[in-house]
Formats: sequence, structure tokens, C-alpha cells
Amino acid sequence: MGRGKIAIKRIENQTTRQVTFSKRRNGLLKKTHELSVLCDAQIGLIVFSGTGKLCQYASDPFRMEQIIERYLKATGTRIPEHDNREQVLGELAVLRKETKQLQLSMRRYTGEEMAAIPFQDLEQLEQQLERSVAKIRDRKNELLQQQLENLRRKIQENRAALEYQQQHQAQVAAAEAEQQQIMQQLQEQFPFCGGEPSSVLQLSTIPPHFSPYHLQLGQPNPLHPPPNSSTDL
Amino acid sequence: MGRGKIAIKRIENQTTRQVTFSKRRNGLLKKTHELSVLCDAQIGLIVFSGTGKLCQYASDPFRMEQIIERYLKATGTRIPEHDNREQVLGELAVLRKETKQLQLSMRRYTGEEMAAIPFQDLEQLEQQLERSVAKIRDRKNELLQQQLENLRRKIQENRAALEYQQQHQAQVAAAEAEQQQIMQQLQEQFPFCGGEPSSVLQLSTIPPHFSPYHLQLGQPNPLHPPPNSSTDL
DNA sequence: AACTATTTATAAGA
DNA sequence: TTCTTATAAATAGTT
Repeated sequence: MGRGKIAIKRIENQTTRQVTFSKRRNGLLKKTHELSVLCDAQIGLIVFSGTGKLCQYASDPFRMEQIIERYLKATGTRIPEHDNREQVLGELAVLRKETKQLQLSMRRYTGEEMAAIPFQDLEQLEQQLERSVAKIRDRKNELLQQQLENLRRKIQENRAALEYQQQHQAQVAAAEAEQQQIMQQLQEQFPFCGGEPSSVLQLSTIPPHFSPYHLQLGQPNPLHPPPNSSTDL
Repeated sequence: MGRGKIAIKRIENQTTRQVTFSKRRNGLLKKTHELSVLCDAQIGLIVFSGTGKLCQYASDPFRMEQIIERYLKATGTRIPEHDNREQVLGELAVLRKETKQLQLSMRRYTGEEMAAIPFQDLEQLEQQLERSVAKIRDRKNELLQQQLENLRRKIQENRAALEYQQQHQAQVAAAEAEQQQIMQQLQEQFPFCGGEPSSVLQLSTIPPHFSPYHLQLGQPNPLHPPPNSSTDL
């Protein structure tokens, strides 16, 4: 059809080829549509041009995927490597088996389902469980020891702080008593003086090692630990 | 084209529709082929007739699957439910998780990997294991009891058989002795007779309760158990 | 893209 | 389905 007849073989002239492609592609789409409408057919058409451009037709209420799906189903074809299907199914099988095995093991470890286990295996299982229990007891002991150690240390710290405080109070009391005594002696020797001694005199009566710089509250002095601090409980 | 022009809408007459389908389908296939050859295009055509029959065209060096594959790749489409893909992947995820969990449980039951378990859980685990061990011991006992019972029964059977045999032998011996005695007496009283007595006389000397019908070899008589059969061992 | 001479497709009938 | 054939439609080559 046309001014001349042409042979059905690749058109060598690129321009002519592209023009013809354009014209005939439209014709093909039109014919495809007409067939699907006139005869109630489900049609999918996929065209990749020589330059790689895609053009498609799918008869109306459907989409190309549905038609492809129906095609694959009808022909029993699978798109290879469209997914890693085989691989996934393989892993699934392996996992199913593994899970089943594990569940069985667990049931044996919890003492269910023993009817099928022969005596020898029961013996082994028992021994394994005994070993597990032993390990768990060890671990429990370990934890208990740690906790104990923690408590012990805290108690020690508390005691050290307490003892230091007590010692301090005693020394303060001693200092106060000494001061009282001195003041009393002063009053006896100099009854004409007022009740308050000079601050200079008062300060000099406190022993020099009680200056604030020697106090380390809350932390026992590691060089001079209080007595009985390291052996009991 | 043809004797008359027709509107592009579904042909209601079924025969006409099928005839038209056949003609136009051929035309479409021809046009498709021509386009693919003339213009070097990759074309896939899928046609399902109104009656469900499939007809297809794929431009030559290719097969339909390749064209579909290229199409899917080009459009980034996935065929939904082309398999139970989602379902499979879902199961895979679940199984992976389950297996991991089971492996962890197993490791705990075998006493590995306890570093992360708090004391309370260790306690529980220990108790569970103790219960398992108890169950296994029960089961072992059960099996041992069964075995014991089997042995006991066999011994009993053996003893019964043995006793019967002994008793039988004793009675046979007694009968033989009796017979000897009778024969001796006979010979003393009738020295003229030959050494062999009649078979009738011989048979009559065996007690009647030793007929074969009373023998039940291999199964002790439950109504008359042999002495000492139920308390020892 | 539009034109048009010609080829091709096909509707209706057999 | 296939053949026939009048006619509609498609399109090759041209502009």
C-alpha cells in the first residue's frame, strides 16, 4: 500500500526506517485497539523501537501487568532471575528444618516429649542438663560474690566515715574541754578579766593538726586507716 | 475496509465477532511482524480471545519472556503475586527470628552465654533445668522398671518351665521305678514270662494328669503360680 | 506533517 | 474455516 510495494526486510535508510516505524507503529496500535474492542479480546502489545524507546498498548480495563500475569500463568512460564526465587525457597527450606530441629531439642531440654528417646540418650541428656545447672550455679555464685563484695566495700566506707567522725567529735570535745579548763584557770588567776578571752589566745589552744587543711570528709585517709576496717564481714 | 464500514465497538453477533477476530488477528500478527522486520523493533504481542484462547507474537531472535523481562525492567514494574512472594518473604522473616530466638534459648539451656542474664532469670533457668532433670529421671526410672519387669517375667517363665521339667522328670523316674518294681514282681511271680510287658500295662502306670493337654510350656499358669515367683529379686 | 497513488486489509456473502 | 470481491484503510514516496 502506498505509491510502491516494498519488500518485508529491514529498511536500510535510517530516516525512511524511522518514518516508517512511526507510521506503522500508529497503524499497529490502532489495529490492536480495534481488535480488542470489536472482538472483546484482552491484548497487550510491547514495542521497543530500534533506538530503545518503549511504546505499549493494553486493552482497556486491564493494565499491562495483569496481561503479563495472565500470560505467565497461561504458559506456565517464569521470568528467570526476576527474583532470587530459588535462593529464597532454599533458605526457607533450610530454616524450616533448622527450626524444627531446634524445637525438638528445646522440648527435650524442657523434659517434654521423652517417649521416643532411648535410655542411653536420656542418660546423656541428664548429664548435659546437670552440666548446665552447674554452670548456672557457678554464675549465680559469681554474681553473689560480686554483690557481697560491693556491700562489704560500702560498709567499710561507711564505717571509716563514721569512725573518723567519732574521732573528730572526740577531739573537738577534748579541745573544748581543754579550752574550758584553760578559761577556768584564767578566770581563777585573773578574776578581774571579762568572760571572753581574745580570739588569738583561743585559736592557739587548738592543736595545729586540726587545721581545716587536714580534713578530708567522706574519704578515709588511706595512709591511716581506722582500726578493724579490713577483716570483719 | 471491506464491503461496508463498521463502527469500532463490540460486535454483538457472536459468529461475526469470531470471524472478524480470526481475520483481524491474522492481520495484526502480519502487521506486527512487518513492523519488527522493517524497522528493527523488538515487539511482543499477547492476545487473549474472548473465549480465552491465547495467541502471541515475539519478534524473532527473542522470546516473549525476554521481552516481558525487558519491559518489567524498563518500567520498574513488579508482577504482584506472580508468586506468593510476599507470603514467602514474610515466613522467611518469621522463621529467621524464631530460629535466632531458639538458638539463644538453647545456648542458655546449655549454660553458654550467661553474661547478660540477670540473677532472677538465672534462678528461674536453674529451676526449669531442675524440673527437666527430674522429669528425665522419672522417665529413666520408668524405663528401668519396665526392663526389670521384663526380666522378672522371663525369669519366672524360665523357672516355671524348669520346675515343670524337673517335676516331670521326677514323675517319669518314679513311674519308671514303679514299672521296674512291677516287672520285678512279675518276674518273681511269673518267671516263665519274657522281659517285655504289654504296652497297655506300661501306659496305665503313668498318672492321668500328665496328658499332653495339661502342658502349657512358656506361659506359667496364672492360677497356680510356682512358689517364690512374685517376691524375690 | 500533509498529500495521494497505490497497496493492503477486511466486511459481507457464498 | 476459506474463498471471493467490493470497498475501506493503511501507507510509501513525494512535497
